[in-house]
Amino acid sequence: MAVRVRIEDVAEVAGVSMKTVSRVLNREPNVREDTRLRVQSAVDALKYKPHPSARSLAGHKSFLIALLYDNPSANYLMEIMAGVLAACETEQYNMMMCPLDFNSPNFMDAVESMIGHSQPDGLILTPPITDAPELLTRLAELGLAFASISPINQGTCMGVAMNETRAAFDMVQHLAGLGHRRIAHIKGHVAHGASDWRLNGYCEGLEQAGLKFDPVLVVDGEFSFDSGVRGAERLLALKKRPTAVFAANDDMAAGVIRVALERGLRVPEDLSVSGFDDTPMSRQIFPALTTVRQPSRDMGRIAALELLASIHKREAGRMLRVPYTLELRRSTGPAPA
Amino acid sequence: MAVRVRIEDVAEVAGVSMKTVSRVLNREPNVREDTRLRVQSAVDALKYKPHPSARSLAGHKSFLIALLYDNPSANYLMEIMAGVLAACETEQYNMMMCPLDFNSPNFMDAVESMIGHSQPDGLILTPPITDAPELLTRLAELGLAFASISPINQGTCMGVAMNETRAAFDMVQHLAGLGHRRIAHIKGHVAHGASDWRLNGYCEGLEQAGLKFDPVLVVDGEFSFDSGVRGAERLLALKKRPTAVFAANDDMAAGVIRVALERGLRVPEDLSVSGFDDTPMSRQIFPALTTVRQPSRDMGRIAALELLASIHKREAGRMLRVPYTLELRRSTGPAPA
DNA sequence: ACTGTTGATGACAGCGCTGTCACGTTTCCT
DNA sequence: AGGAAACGTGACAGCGCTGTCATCAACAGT
Repeated sequence: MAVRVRIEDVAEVAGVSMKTVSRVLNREPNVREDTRLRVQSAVDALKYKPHPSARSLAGHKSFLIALLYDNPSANYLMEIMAGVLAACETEQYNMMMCPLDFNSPNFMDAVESMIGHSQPDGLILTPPITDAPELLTRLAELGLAFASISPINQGTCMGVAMNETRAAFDMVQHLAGLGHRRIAHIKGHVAHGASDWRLNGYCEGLEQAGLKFDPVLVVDGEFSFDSGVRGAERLLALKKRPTAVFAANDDMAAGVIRVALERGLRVPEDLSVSGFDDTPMSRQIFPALTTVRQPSRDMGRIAALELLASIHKREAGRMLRVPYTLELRRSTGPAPA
Repeated sequence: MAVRVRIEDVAEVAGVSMKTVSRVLNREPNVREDTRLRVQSAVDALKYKPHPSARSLAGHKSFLIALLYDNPSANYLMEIMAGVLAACETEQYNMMMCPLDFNSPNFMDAVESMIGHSQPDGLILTPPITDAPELLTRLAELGLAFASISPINQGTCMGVAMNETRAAFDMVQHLAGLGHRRIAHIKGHVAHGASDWRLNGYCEGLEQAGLKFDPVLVVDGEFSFDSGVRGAERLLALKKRPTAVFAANDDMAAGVIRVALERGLRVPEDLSVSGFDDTPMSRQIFPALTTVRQPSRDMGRIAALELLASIHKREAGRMLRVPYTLELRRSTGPAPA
């Protein structure tokens, strides 16, 4: 392995002190333009890369942000992660993945331990970890910056979110527009704020369409395929069956389609089904699923950029909004006569 | 934020020198048992965590391994990642994710840049990055350790693999055992060794069953759902249709099922379909897919453990084997009469 | 012209740890 | 018993950077 180029070598080539090179590298002020250029070309010529550990040690920063998650959806997570990674790349930061068990009694210990070991400069929180009061309190105590993705309480923190209520509202409008009068809903996991938003959007959508809320048509779910299957079994066993089911996510919607097909119902002729999230699977099942596309990758990137900006400027960041889109596919159609 | 506990503080409490604490922490030899215990209890009492950057800087190690990938399958990657992460946790290492574009002309530059910036102590390679000769050569030059997951050339490197040929063979046996005589295959992406292994297993399986290889029944694919759709369209348009399709992965198998259902064929009554990988989706589509389960998480963990062991011992690691299992589900059944 | 302020730069300590080497003590061998 | 080897421990330098402070030049205001 070739000997490492150090900042001293760059300084010598550029004819300045180490400290000036350091200033250029860290975009600090008070460097003359020609000096900056001279240093920059020395850096390029030597292909110099600062040693991350030395930077961290001397600068009291880890150049690390941690992505905390407890989410079974690989696709969602990979998208968020890709976005965070993209942001880190431009900002010369590193990202570490932190799988956690949100319901474990050792949840806080696990977080503390990870923070103690890795010393991240900031955290990205994903649902449902966004909504652990104990964690938020502790982070405030530690003075550790964090950005939340789709947190329940969007008033008080930095991060990114989508208007999920509005998206669910639009979805119900879509179904009502196709003539459906008995539109069911399978709720998401209780620990997730998204479940409430989507349920609220469902209710508001019904109201807007002049349909009255029927508690029989709303069943519990927990975002898993199996819970979608169970929900569908209850809904399709009703004497007055719904003609459309809006599931709070795609996995559950897939469960509904499965049950419908098993019972000999045609989708969408006999039953329309829609989901939420636009997972890759939603395009692969038959029929392809009508769903709400959430720009997860952008959300990851935006949350990370905002977090990093707030770390640099040492001030609170904003809560940003991203748009959704309805993906109308084959699983929804006109209500049966 | 509380003031950091340093190794010096631990040394003072334990009544030894910093260096002895360091020895205990790094499990170095030549420390008396009672000294070790005394130090350990001081560490526990103070909740001391070594500063990672200081360790790296002084010890000329980064305590970092990088997971390189260019793989569209989120599930596969998350499983591998979870395994690697688990291994890292026990060994006090960190992992960084490195998405790469294997086909980009800048592939090597991207790798070099990442290595330069992050200085990992080792790499985990996933297909198809396992098989880039230029990369392997360069890593040898750099003396950088790496473990490969399912590489084509398993003779010369450390890592982990499964007998995919044998698994494909078994799958074809399963289909032949159900009475199928016209068994088709949709190949995987040409850049992946797995495609060849699975094709070979298919051929061997046919031979074992006394069926002769028919080139018409083997079509190209590239592991994507869409390529499965295209393959199925070709196969199902044949005058003498196959009664079973063994796709080289689950996504393509899902594509086959989609096309079959669209054409009014029943699965498995009219067409049996099987895949490979056991993605979560394989259980969620209708009918649930017969497939080969690959213990990806274990593979990630084993590869990482072997890599870390080889880094510590400074010697070459082994190529390890993991077992597969056939998951027989509803998408395969007796051949039509 | 004289002081005060800002800008541009460098000297140097020190971040928290490990590698190296030196030293005293114990154990082993003949 | 005497020397060699192994063991257990500590002192201290230094890993490659950045923070702090000192320094000097340039320029503004009186």
